[in-house]
Amino acid sequence: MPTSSSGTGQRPRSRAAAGLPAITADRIIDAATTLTGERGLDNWTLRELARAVEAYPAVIYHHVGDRDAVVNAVVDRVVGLLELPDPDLPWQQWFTELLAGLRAVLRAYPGCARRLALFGPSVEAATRSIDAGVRVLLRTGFGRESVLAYNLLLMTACQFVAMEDDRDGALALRIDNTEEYATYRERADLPGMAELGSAMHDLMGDPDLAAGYYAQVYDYAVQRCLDGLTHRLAELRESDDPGLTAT
Amino acid sequence: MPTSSSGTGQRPRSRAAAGLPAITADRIIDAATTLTGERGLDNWTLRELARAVEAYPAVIYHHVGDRDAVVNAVVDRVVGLLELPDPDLPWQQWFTELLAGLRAVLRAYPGCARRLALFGPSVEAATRSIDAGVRVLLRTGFGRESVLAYNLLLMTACQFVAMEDDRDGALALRIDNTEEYATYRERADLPGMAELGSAMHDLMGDPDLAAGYYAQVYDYAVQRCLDGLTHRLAELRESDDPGLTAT
DNA sequence: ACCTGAACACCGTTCAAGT
DNA sequence: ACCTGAACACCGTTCAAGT
Repeated sequence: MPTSSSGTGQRPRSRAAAGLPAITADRIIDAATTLTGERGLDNWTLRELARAVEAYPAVIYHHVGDRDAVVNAVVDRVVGLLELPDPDLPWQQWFTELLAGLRAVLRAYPGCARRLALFGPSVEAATRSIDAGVRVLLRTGFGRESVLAYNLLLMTACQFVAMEDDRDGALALRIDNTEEYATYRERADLPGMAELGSAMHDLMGDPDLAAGYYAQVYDYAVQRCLDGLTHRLAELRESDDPGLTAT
Repeated sequence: MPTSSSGTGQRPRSRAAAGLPAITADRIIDAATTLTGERGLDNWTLRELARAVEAYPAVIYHHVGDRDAVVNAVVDRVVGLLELPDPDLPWQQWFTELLAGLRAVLRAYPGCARRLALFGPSVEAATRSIDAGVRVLLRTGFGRESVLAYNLLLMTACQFVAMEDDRDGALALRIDNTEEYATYRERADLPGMAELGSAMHDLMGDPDLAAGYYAQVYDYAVQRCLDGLTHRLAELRESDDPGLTAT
């Protein structure tokens, strides 16, 4: 039994009316979104969600569906939080702002980034941002490659946020390779590994550096993608042959 | 009981010697790798793995460890299959070849790409390719950014392979949004979505195009990253200030 | 229509006991 | 040291029965 609020139970009508608010799909998704914000998308069970809304697991099925349906609803809700930049911005700046906002939103709901990177959002939730983003690229001159370029930017962004999310999870579990990598920093026989080891060592020594590290990695990735697309745009304009065929 | 081969049972010594080969960590990881190749890293259970080597689940724990330990061993083995290009190749070509090989290897063992994108390989398994890759970038002139650039390339590659893997899984489950997106292709009010819809529609109409689609998306992503890094390299050479600080 | 309460068929993991 | 066999504490999901 879901822990009842132990009311006096004078109500003769339906059980749920005994002081408990009505259970709706919306309320369930609210609770699931809250749980996701607190522990991440993969770190709550349907049974815990049911407990959170003071209901039985079967009630979740009745109102929303199986776990996957709940998760999809949560991801859609999170995607809905994303704000779109001013459409009149230059395209690089438009995407820089979009992706900065995306990181902020996704980081607040761990696990959503991974889900988005792998499956994408539902068509309905995605429409707003896809339309805006592809429109910016079309207007810029990416032609038939606009969709490809949009996907590259969004997926790269989601991927790097997913890495951050999982990194937090790994840190919580005390599985952190940083120290092990750092031991390689004097290995003259492996100069590549030594470079990595030295970077990891710097990171370990400076908490401020470590705090901003992932933001920097994210910005680096986004910036390199934008640079690569800028280069491609010049190629497209030169050849005057927009489209996928001329890769 | 693991389905015994129902031998005559004349052997007096240990149970395992009744016609069954000795169980070793190596044999377990072999079996796990085979299962992964057949169904993907997330689509077998420890109990199935135990059955595959005709042993009890506890035997897996005894020789290898928990499920995570087995999975890590499988991923390490898959990473070991990767061949490194000739170190004298120009850097872009070196990475183009590396990442083409990476896609081939990872696609043969679904689920490994995602794991790699999120956690990276174990330090030991990674050493070979990290050292070679970072060395190429150092020699090219990326200086302190070599590690960042290496990670960008490898993570982008893994991410796109992971998307392919999961796409296959989703197709098996008949959750495919392509058709839904295609319905937007005449929506003049949503020109961005219409562009996407039209791309999806083309894909649905031409099986050959669809077959090569993900390879193309992968190559596009890799190429844009390389272009972006080439651009960055020029900036670094101009400023003559190698390092992370000048982002 | 909505909720209850129990059940089903799994899962990863642990452990005392055997040899 | 290695294996057995059973158990534990979960999980998502289903379903007949209640109101």
